[in-house]
Amino acid sequence: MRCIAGVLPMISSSSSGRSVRDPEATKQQILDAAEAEFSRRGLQGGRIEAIARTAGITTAMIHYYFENKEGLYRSVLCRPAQEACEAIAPLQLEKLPPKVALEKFIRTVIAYEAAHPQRCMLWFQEANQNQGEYFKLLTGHWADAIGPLIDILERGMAEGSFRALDPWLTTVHILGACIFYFNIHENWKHLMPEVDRLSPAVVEQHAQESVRLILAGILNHKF
Amino acid sequence: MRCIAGVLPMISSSSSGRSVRDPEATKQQILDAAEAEFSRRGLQGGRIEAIARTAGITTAMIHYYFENKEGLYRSVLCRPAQEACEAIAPLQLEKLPPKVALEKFIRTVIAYEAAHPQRCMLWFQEANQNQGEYFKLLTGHWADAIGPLIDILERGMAEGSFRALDPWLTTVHILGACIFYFNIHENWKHLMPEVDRLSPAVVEQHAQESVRLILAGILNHKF
DNA sequence: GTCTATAATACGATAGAC
DNA sequence: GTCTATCGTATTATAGAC
Repeated sequence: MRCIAGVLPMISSSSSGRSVRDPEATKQQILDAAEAEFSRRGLQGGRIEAIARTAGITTAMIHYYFENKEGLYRSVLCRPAQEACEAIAPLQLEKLPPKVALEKFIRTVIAYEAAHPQRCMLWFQEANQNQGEYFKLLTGHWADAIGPLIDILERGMAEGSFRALDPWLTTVHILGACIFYFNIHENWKHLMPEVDRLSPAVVEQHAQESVRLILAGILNHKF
Repeated sequence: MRCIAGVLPMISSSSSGRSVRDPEATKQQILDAAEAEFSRRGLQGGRIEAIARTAGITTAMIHYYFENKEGLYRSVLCRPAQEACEAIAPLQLEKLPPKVALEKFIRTVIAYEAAHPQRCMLWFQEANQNQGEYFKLLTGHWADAIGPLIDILERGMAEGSFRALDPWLTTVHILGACIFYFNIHENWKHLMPEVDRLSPAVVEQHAQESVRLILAGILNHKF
């Protein structure tokens, strides 16, 4: 008998009177809590005790499943990298015209960020605290996630629908335009308290304006 | 007799044989070290001991000058907010044609980021760790720094040289395209180890491509 | 103004009961 | 598999000498 994820993990006590849990569910709960904590505070700043409290278990369990703080961190980083690949790959962007593929990529990135608004901070924490030492182990996944965008830009230039541009720099500019919005959200809500920048309607506005800006900035107007 | 900032702060011992220092210089050294530390690790993750070591003084001095960790953090946040204003205001962007002013703004932002590559992390740390609780105290400064860009976009639309766009969203998109480059640097160096993304030549490439993308994305092509 | 020494606490990790 | 209790260390902060 397994717990359903999302409900309280306690199972009624066994005949011995001791409460028991589903190990796989516990592991996932720890990972979820750790992702939030490490996103907020990074590897050094993250508190094992805080993760345990959020996950509803004790610090001893974390050491039982992940050996130590660093092992847990490594496991936390792995999941989003895989999910990013899994979000991009099934789109089969290589089979679409560059312009269509680009818009689809942009909307997928923004939807991913909207679904995990603070997950990107994981990578900024990693970059700034550890100079990407743990990120380094995942370069393969990220190359897979970003490669399709490079490919789109090169195909667009080749067929003449995109103007001449540097694919790598343009990739960074596109991602920046899409993602920065979510990074600054918690600060900017104090600049413009009346707008809920994470509401679906406002995120959709962000997506539309992003697509418009990037397409206008990249399309070859002589074409 | 004062120390010159940047050289070793020790002054030859006085007649009593006790080494002395310039209090103002000490304070600045603490602020510099603290900015680096808090940028890397945020308020909670930052270590007073690490700041003291970098500044070349003891932890006792930090408490002497800034009362406690939180007081030091508050002082650290204040300086970049002021400097951002001081970088933008003298450009007198309101007196330039929108297109010229926009390019100047973009290049100023990128130059500022290149000069302080990890300073932007201060704000991300603040956003994610503290939900902008300390940022809130500085909204005035940031409104002053960003206001000119909003103004440029609105003037451009009014005179018809810019297409119809949302000034606030476009501001975020522009900043994202300019700044994201520096945020991901430490991770992406592992994706493309052969390129030194902080070298002046590559930063200039980034600036050129940014200007090109943003201007092309914003200009009214019917104009 | 700056240091050394230390008190007080917070945190990561482990042992051992159940 | 999960908990309670605890050890050892790292960290913030302070007291007091110079």
